[in-house]
Amino acid sequence: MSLKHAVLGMLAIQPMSGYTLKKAIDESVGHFWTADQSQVYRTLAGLVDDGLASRRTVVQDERPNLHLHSITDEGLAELDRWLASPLRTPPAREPFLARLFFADRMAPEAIRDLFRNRRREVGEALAALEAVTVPEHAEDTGTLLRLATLDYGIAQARTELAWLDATEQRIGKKRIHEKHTDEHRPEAP
Amino acid sequence: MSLKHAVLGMLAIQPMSGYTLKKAIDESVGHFWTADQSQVYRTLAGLVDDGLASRRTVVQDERPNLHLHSITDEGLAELDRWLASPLRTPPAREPFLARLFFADRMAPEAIRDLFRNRRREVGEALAALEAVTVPEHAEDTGTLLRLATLDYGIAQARTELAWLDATEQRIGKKRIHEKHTDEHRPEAP
DNA sequence: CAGCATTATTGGACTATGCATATATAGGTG
DNA sequence: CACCTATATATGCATAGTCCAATAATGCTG
Repeated sequence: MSLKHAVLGMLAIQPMSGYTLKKAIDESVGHFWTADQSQVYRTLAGLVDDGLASRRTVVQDERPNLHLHSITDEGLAELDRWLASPLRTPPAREPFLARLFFADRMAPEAIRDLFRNRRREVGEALAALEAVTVPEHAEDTGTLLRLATLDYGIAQARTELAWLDATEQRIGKKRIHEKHTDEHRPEAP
Repeated sequence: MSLKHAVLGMLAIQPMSGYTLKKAIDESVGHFWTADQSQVYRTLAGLVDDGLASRRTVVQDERPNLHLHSITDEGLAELDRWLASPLRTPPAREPFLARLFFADRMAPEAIRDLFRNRRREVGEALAALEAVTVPEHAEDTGTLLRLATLDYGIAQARTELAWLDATEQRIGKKRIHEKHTDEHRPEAP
């Protein structure tokens, strides 16, 4: 459960309800960590059970009541323990690369589509990251670090776009060459 | 279960035993997809159950017997179905960024360690990717695509190393500045 | 007023995966 | 001989996470 620690981190910034938390996650850490809505509530419940967060019901007139969660001292301690713990990197899971790896079974147009869709997706992600308005003068370390995670996403997205172009061009060239040398053979299905 | 499809893809290249498959995965798709040994065997069992692969026991004198798995026609059909299916990208999980995002609670030396360790890890991964010997003249599309997945890893690793340097420098500068302006204040614990 | 969107929470089923452990054979090394 | 490594397969347990659906109140819009 690493979402647990991400949630602790968020609650350390300010108390939240499950609903608010879900939105906050989507908007801040969303580009490198996501959480299913049901998972968010489950995690909060777990934190309360473990005494790492406290819950307070806030009665609202205009909307359904909400449970406001605050981090406890124990929670802060656990957060710091996590921050000090060795960071183990789980191996990357890249379904796109997995697909590409076996894509020679696909028709040429399908491969083109694969690239096109990926380019669109990464482009959109990049645009979203670049659209985030950043404070003029970042002062505290926290803000600097959070901006850095944005930069990370932007840099990686740009790298991938460049790689997409280079790769597709290389594959494309290959196919033209193939067409030349294989003109006498029947069209592959 | 996407390992299922990765395994199908591997079996489409050549029949394998669980043991061989595990090693093949580590050596080929390992940099963007990994599989626990137990998971490999479970997945193979599942494929056989579903008729997507067939198993044949090979008796060996010098070593324990092995179960050689081959992909069936149904398996090839499923593989192609998967290749044609829409690719849904699960959101990235980047524990390192998650850590960094909340790292302002950490001591400066701990942040330095975080960067140092990450730099080492990424550097090692990059070295491993660059060490892969590639065929002189890649001819078929399959080889080109597989080399492309290597290039992807290399490009992303290099980008990350550059980002690590830039980011740490920025944080470092900030800290020097802080030291200047905060000289009169007591050392933070 | 019917239907939809937003706010807010919860439960059940399922899956993928990891970790630990067990078993068996054979070869090499101290 | 004890121990380690490589080959080879398998099971049990735990858990993080997703998907789907239900519930409930309110406000907006056609």
